[in-house]
Amino acid sequence: MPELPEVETVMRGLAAVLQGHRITEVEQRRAGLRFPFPENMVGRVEGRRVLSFRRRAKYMLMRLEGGESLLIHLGMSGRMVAREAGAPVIARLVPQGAASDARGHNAPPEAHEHLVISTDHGWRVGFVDPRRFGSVDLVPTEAEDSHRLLAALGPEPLDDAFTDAVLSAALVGKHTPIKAALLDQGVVAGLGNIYVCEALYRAGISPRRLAASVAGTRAARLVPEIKAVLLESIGAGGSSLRDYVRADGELGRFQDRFAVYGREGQPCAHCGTAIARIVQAGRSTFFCPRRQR
DNA sequence: AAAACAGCCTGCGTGC
DNA sequence: TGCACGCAGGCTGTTT
Repeated sequence: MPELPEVETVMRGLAAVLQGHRITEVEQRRAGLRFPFPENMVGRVEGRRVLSFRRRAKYMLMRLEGGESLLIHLGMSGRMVAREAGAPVIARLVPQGAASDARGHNAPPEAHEHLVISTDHGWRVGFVDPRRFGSVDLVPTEAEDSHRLLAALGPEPLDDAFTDAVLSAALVGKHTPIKAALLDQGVVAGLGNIYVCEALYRAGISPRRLAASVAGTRAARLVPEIKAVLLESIGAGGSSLRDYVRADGELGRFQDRFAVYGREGQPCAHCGTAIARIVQAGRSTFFCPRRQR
């Protein structure tokens, strides 16, 4: 799920469950995901109270007592599964051998649950990530933005500081399609394949157009549409926040409102032209060839 | 220097 | 039913 609106939704759900509570136990079920987990993560997190949360691009930062923040990225397939102790365990078969970790715990109720945090108010939050493209690290809270994964990120699209002038400046001289430029987290941070497609559709800009040619008047059309689609999606995810604590991890309803993403061959809502699918930089792009120029 | 690409992983849907 | 294949919402090196 994880583009900016999904990460924002997950983070709000995590805050609702964890903020103000103490982490009593961390179960680490493998050595790492995309990168190795930080050294002595269990010892550095256990016993700490959760102070606050912050999102930067598609990263979540969980501020802990003691001056460190847990930095979490959901990758392509990451989910957070929260449940109260005593809540019914979802029956699910897991391979033998995945059944226990070094500290003698029982089989995970979820496959691919690599990390489980338990709290002093009886909740358990699991990081489930089948493809293991996610990442977890610890960073000093006062230096969060200096972390190597955050240092090169561009502006937050929902900040007032993200203006058409700022976007234009980032696009000037870029000889790559606008689709690829918007996926570049150094240009603007937090957009992924879906919201880039949706924002370009709303702004009537062809995904094939050279990024440099979007600087100026087209950027002035694009920036409000980026903000609008993200806010609408956060709103749709937020409306199902309570679902977040369900073990099925279901989130959000915005997928019902995609105008182009995943709609190849279906009519454009505005002109009836069939939505096209092309591949750019190895990723699917969906757009209306008539409306987007 | 910027832009394109391979690679990391598993799961799901499709077509044979 | 089984199998091969293509595809998936991301990002980081490495190569061009």
